Amino acid sequence: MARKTKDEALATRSQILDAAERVFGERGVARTSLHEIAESAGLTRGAVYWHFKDKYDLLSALWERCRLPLEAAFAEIDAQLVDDPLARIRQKTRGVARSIVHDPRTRNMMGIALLRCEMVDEIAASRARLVGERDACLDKISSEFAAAILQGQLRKGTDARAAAISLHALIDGLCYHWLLDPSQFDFEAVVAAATDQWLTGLGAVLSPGKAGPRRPARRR
Amino acid sequence: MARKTKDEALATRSQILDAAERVFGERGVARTSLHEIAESAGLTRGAVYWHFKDKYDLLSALWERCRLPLEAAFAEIDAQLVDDPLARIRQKTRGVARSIVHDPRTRNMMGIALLRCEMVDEIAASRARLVGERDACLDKISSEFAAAILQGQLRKGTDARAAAISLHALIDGLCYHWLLDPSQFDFEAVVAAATDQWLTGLGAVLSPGKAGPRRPARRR
DNA sequence: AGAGATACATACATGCATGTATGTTTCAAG
DNA sequence: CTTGAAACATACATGCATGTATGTATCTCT
Repeated sequence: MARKTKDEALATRSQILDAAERVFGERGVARTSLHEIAESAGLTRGAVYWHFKDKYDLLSALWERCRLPLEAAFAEIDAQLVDDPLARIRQKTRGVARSIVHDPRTRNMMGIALLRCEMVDEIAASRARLVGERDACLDKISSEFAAAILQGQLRKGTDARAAAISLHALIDGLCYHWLLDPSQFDFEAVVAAATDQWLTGLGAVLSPGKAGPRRPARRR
Repeated sequence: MARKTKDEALATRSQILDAAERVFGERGVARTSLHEIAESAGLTRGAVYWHFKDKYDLLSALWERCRLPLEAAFAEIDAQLVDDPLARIRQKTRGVARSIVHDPRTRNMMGIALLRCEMVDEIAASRARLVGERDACLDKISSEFAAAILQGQLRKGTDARAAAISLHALIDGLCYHWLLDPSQFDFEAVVAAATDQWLTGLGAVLSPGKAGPRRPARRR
């Protein structure tokens, strides 16, 4: 075997990432060797070591690959619902649930992050990134809540940060349990109901059937 | 070294479990070898293999060791609040939070189960037990909710199972995030507030400062 | 068109984790 | 008091995962 064109090289890189996502999801991060990943990709360890420093570098790349579309979707929601923080919150939790249920890549990565990966020093890079994301996400939700309170969408005196932490935990917890056993409940439905339930408890008045102004249908 | 008395043997077994809890919590389950555990316990792998079949048997024993006191605490709450399902729910989430914050063993085990352990086939025994626990726990919470609805403590028409799933996820999610970074928030306070917030959203009317009839002070 | 760099595959050396087999005391039962 | 077994420690064999070094054929640039 020998040198490929740049496009082909990018394709093999993708193959490696796909294979890693598969095998990590099936056997867990720690228990999978680079040999298994290479084999599952139809390559050898040489290819893996060429494209990635080691297993944890691969993991970081995997995380990056699934982070971008999620952030784009969030940005789109931000842009479309500038003046309605409550609707933004509702749309975002629904959007995450939708992605997890319908996009295998997002679902697999969530499964890996929550269930197939030990949060220890070796994962430090990925872990720091994850914790960083989480903090950023939390700040974002907190500010949504703060804005909603300011606009009178939620009860005055509500602790925005505590409300944000709890809502975030609620969604993550539902995700964790659903990934453990997807047959137990309808993830999208429960996430939507729980979100609205939580917001209602904070004094929100929601139109029952809808989650704020309808966003345009998006093709998948 | 040679044969010890039965009590001494039980003591070394405990030493091994303590060491395993330590090292698993520090380095993750997959990355720790039985050699490290034995060394941390001041023993050799021979001792570990004498008392346990392998690493996953050890993990199961660890889980068992921390499950019992929690279940006892739950049973006590059940006994003391027979006629007040809503108070039982509030006491139990508070009790779990209290144990996690103040009892190192419970906290370490939660950390291992949620953050330091890959949920894969090799952990099948422990994992099945964990999932089983979770289902049993969920059924328990569901029936508490159902009872609360029957007694008029919650809004009629509430979906008991969905409410239970979400509350469970909420607490687990808070636990997950708090263990990831305990400096972020006051776990006990947020759990208590979030629980009450959730129940309020379901139509509960709670006396603000207290969580049902006072349980007797318990020594630690 | 030649040369160097690219994109891998192959080969090699090393180390560690596991499981088992065997040794060695000491306890405990008869 | 003897004997078998308990409660470990030690020794051994095996396999796998890792990282690197090297080979090699092809692309790409000039």
